[in-house]
Amino acid sequence: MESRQLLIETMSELMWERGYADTSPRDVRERSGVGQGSMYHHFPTKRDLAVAALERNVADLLPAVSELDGPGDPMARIEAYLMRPRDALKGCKVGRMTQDPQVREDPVLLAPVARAFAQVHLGWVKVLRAAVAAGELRTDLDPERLAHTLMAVLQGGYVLAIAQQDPGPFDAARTGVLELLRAAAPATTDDRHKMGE
Amino acid sequence: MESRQLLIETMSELMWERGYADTSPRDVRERSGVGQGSMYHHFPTKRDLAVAALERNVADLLPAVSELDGPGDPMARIEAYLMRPRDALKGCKVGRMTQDPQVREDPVLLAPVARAFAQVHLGWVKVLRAAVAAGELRTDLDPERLAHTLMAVLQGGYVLAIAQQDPGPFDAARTGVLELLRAAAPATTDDRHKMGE
DNA sequence: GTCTATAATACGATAGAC
DNA sequence: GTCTATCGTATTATAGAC
Repeated sequence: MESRQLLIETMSELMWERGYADTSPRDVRERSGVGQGSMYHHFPTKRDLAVAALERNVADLLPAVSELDGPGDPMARIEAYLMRPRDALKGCKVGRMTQDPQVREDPVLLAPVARAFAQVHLGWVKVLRAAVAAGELRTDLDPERLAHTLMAVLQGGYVLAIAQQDPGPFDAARTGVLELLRAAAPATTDDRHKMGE
Repeated sequence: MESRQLLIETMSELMWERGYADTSPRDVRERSGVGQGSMYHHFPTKRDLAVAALERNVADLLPAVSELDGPGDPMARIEAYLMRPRDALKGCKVGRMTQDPQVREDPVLLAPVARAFAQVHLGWVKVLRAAVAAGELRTDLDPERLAHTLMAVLQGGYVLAIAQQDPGPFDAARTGVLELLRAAAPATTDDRHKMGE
């Protein structure tokens, strides 16, 4: 691979593992094997390299999101996205950046994160609207709000898992919200029947 | 105030604002006004000071949690804790630590975070069980799991808010999950009546 | 307990040859 | 494009006087 691409890949990995502030140009050099001169030739500053790496990490996230808006039963798509295998202890490569003061305070670094989250939100809104339309969710639930809730469950699940060094809380959190969604299905004739009416 | 206490307070603030890795002993000295000699007299290393500051931040969180298990209607307690005023753009002083590699990789620093989250979880489990017992939540919902879900909504809400530099997503996420909880109430005679039966 | 001085190392970058 | 050498600053302390 060319140095430039290798640098971006390496920085992407390191930013996922350690964030931005705690990743030094030296770390990138050592892991990638690319020399000092090369590195500063392609990326004049650490920040420039970080921007490229961040765009890359954001791009990684989007294919999965597009499946939210794919074919099939809305509730099934919701479950598939929510329960997709994820490394709970590594966290979200994009969401992680919000906790890095040097990212949070730099509009240029924060922008890709904001854009990515806006796209994910849009994906959720679409599938939630479809679920309401399909009679799988009560019509008095607000898809816009619920979309934020579901994103938060995943992002927060990572925090809980890392705190306990155990993926359990992550899985519990997402399973729990799925149960809640199912419990919030509109009452059907069948349901009322089961209740003995 | 004495130097020792002043150092802890200052470190607590800085760890909330900037995390651990990105807070230097120098930052603490400058904000607190405590001199170099004093500082290293009371806390031989940055890590020692961080442990003290972390314990302090954890302690800050607990009074609110105890209200979860207080008197009154369970669902009302749930709403009160969930909707309690919070600075969404600052994030959680405890949850934040999970994203700092230097904290995450240090069992001593991570331990108070894990303990705090375990306590919060316990508080949630109690009130959720009470809600089920009071007929405010369906009996087929698992309080243990739901507790993780609700914690995740708050922790993840901060992530969303910081990403967008807007408290909106935080409020949407928590309002959304509250709606969901309400929608997951057991069907009552009154409900069935409203449905025209 | 607090002060000032000092130090080893890492960070983030620049210079200039090839 | 890549290499080695160098630079100024910040970090995280330590030393030793008061």
